Amino acid sequence: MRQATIYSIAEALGVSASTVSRAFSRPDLVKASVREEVLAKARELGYAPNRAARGLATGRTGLYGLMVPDITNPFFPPFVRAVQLAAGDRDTDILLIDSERSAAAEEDLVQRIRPQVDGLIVASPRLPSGRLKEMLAGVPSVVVNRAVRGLPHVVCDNSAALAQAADHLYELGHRRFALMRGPAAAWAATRRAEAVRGWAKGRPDVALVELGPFEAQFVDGRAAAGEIVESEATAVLAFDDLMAAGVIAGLNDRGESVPRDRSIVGCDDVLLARTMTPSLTTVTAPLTELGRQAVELLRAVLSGRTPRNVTLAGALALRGTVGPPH
Amino acid sequence: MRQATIYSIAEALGVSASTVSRAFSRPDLVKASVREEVLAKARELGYAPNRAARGLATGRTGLYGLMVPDITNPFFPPFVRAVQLAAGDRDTDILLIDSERSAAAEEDLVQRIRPQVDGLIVASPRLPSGRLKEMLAGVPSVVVNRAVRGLPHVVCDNSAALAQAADHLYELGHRRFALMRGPAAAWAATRRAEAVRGWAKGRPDVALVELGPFEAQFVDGRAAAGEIVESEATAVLAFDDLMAAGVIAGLNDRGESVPRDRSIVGCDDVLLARTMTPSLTTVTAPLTELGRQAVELLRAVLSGRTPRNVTLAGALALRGTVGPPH
DNA sequence: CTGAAAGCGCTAACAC
DNA sequence: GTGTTAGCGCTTTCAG
Repeated sequence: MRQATIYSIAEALGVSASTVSRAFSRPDLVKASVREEVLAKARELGYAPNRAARGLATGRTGLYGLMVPDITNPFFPPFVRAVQLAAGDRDTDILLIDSERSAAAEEDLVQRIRPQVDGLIVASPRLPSGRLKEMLAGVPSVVVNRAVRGLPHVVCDNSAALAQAADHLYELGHRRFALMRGPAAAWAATRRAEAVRGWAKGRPDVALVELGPFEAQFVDGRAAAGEIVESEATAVLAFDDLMAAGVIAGLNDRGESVPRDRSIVGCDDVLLARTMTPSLTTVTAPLTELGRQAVELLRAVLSGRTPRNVTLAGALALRGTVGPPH
Repeated sequence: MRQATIYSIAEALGVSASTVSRAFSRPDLVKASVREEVLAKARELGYAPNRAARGLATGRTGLYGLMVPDITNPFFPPFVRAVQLAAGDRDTDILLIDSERSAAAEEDLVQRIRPQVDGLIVASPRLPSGRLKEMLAGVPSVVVNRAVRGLPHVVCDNSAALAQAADHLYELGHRRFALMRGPAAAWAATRRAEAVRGWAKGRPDVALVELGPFEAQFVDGRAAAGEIVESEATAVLAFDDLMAAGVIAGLNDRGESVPRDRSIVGCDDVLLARTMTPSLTTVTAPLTELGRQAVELLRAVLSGRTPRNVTLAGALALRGTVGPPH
């Protein structure tokens, strides 16, 4: 005996399939008593509507595609969770696509899942924005953590918090800063670098050494420790927490200790920033809110409302990896 | 102008829709020259098959449901990625469900997505196995990291590696051990506890203090540091890496340093175990292989082959958080 | 090798 | 309020 359908319910109850259908999708159109019966029988038979069929008939699938470059990057899980939570409120499920950090794959992927989803939430830090726009042309979609003109987006602006972090270090007495840049093609990396540069520009007594660009992985940070030491910077602003953790490990390899010998600031406030000892001073990204807003924005796009881009601000989280210069 | 369908292609080419359909699903049944034309036109029009429609016709949706209790737990992202990679090889996408650690939600969720997926891969550490079995009755599914009789499963057996870890500590001179147990309802927690108990039983000169059960979160580990100190154990076997990281933080709060004052071993080898300084001695779970095997097993279930349960062994990763007793 | 036609489960006019 | 009908995009007999 197979999955129940509206027909099996209709038959069992001696009503028409439409009535059963309506009992679910437009309950107000069905007499209360009948509706009750239908719902009861549905439960009894373990019926759940077939979204695929519904999708065919209505043109909406009840699925959002969520594309991330690397679910393994601790930045994304909280975001994914927030998206799925927000979508779930409206009875929508999430098709997760990990694009494996390959730009080429992304374009195929979008093409492939296009017909199965109502819309797309896309985190694609590296794809050139021209290609991103082509790829998403005609697809209801929202871009995350990257401002692309002409594409609805939700981004996190860390500039102010980053400047605050730098101020804090400055007040502690630091004058020589290293900026560890993230991937050259990444929008957020550019933004963050600009924020730090902008901050330094106003202060003639500050020296800013730029390092990188780096692939923003732990190993890259670790490998870069040598450059940090050579730079003689006493304070380091890393592109993200992963890099920051790497730098700390690398410095430790060389016998240094953080924050005793050098101060480190990360960015994003991912889980590992909070679980390391000492915990990492960093800029928190409101990932949960980011996810919610992304869903909200996609909903706006889908319903034809004019989407309003969203900018959320990061906040400085003072923790254990900064101190006065050695 | 909307999504291309087999009809738009058929019309453009003056062939029938069946031919177009076959060009994709049974290419061998179509004359090569025609097939080429169809494929070319499809590319030109940006055609991608509508899985929902195909699913309606064939009964298979090309979607696996993947249910995890908490995507935010660093154990899962690498697993999710492996699953999606393995599934993608066979042109199958992943419907991700984060059950939010609520058992009640899980049962509804399964019911709800049942019609949209070909099968389910389920990580549900806490649901009583009776209910798990009911929930999954009649649903092609694979259970992860939990052995349930009568349900196909892939698990990771850390017993040997845990014993090895204990041996290693023993050889370093430790005689008083603390075992921090994981959630009472979690299968893996029971298994791991048994492994450690079994190891200790053979050694009369070893004292084993059991702590917990704990919710396996960072904060729980941190809060438990007091108990650790009271226990006077010099070596700690934590349920998982998150707890281990918490313990280290908690000990640090009390002025202790790891591994100088106490040795800590985690379990799972999640990202944060590798990125902390010093890096965490732990038992690595072959998450990637686990994901692949889960997909493989589900495929077996779906094709009616008799599924062979899979057990993968963890391996001890000696790193920076163990040393001789103080 | 190709076309016609029926049907997957559901919804949405349109009657009654 | 409820039933009838057509059709969403695709696959799959069955003919030819």
